[in-house]
Amino acid sequence: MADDWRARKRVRTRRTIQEAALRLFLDHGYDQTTVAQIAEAAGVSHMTFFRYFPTKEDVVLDDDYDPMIEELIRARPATEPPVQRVQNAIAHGIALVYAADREAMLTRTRLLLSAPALRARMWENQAVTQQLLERALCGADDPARVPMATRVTAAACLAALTTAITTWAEEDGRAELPALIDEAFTALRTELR
Amino acid sequence: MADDWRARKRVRTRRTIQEAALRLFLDHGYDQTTVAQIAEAAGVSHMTFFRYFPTKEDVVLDDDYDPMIEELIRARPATEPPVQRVQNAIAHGIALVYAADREAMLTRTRLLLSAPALRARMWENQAVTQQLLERALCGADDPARVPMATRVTAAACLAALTTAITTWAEEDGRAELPALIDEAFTALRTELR
DNA sequence: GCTAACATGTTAGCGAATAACATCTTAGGG
DNA sequence: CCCTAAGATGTTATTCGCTAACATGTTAGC
Repeated sequence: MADDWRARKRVRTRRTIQEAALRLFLDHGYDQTTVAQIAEAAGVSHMTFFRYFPTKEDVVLDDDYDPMIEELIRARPATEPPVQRVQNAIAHGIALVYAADREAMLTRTRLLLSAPALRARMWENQAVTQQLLERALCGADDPARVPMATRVTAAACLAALTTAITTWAEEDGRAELPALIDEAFTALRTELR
Repeated sequence: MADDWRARKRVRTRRTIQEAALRLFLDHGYDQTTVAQIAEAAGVSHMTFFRYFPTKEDVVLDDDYDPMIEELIRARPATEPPVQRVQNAIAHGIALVYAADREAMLTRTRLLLSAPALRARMWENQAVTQQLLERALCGADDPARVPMATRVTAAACLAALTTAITTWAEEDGRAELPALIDEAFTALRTELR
């Protein structure tokens, strides 16, 4: 019936740790902040920290966009050409959260780009997202034998998306992310001959 | 006149460390090998190791392809469309070393893909290569204001190259890398609408 | 041969991450 | 209602990557 209490407390503790960590990272920098400091600020021991986040990087990298992306792509008609399909899916997804989360996204992205350790892990995560994209595009047929064309398409789409996000954060959000994403994907479809 | 002795010894020590490290990595795995073990196998102290390689990862990641790539791209006529230009440059460069280094490249790539820490750093390095590509493509004008189209093109080309290399290593070199690269770039130019 | 530059080793220490063990709390059956 | 099993947390110790400080030895050029 109810580990409801357990579950809720777990969620709360997790959020407490994450918020303490982000505040410290933003105030003093990622490398300058120690796990012990985060734990203390959150009122837990450093072991509890690692029970909730396997590594220091995960506090920042933890997001659940991947399932959302997969969902959005499958929702688009398979008749659209692949790149267009991915572009539409992402544009649609961004529209859902951008207005509400713009500032948080920008802050988080800037933080992500500020520390080499975080950037490295970010790319590593991208590789996972790419596999997801490949599966979504070729219809989840065989996990191993994805055709080269699909792999390249997925990689290129992700490259476009990342370029847009990076540009957005680098110029401190002066432009609007949806517009940049549109620009990047358009470039992908037109500029590549 | 001559720190020739110094310089030569430095090069030799560096190579000794690197060879010891690679052998240990291949025999026992990257994560299972300790810097202390590498140092001992190379007959130096762990401090000497870090004087030659800033991190454990650098022993594997150390390569000097970047300047070569830049050179090769600039050597191609600027009249070629960007993607074609990059493809030609890389195809040309690969042809120079592939026959001689095939096995070493394959081994190294497999190692690179085997450990998460190495993969992460590999992506991080790619970001540097991408900036280089951007400069080479837009003529090294302004370092900050690279147009979006160029950024996307550079990112997409690198994505294609990486896809080819990854595929090559994943199927244990059964296919030939130059053919895979050609296939990937062709997909980039045709499949993307 | 003497001195300055450089390469190396020794030791100590920090921080991330893991393991072993103890403690305390809540859940749920008897 | 109590008692036990499961789960969450804390304490301590240890490993490993990495840095700093200092000492030592070795080569180069006067």
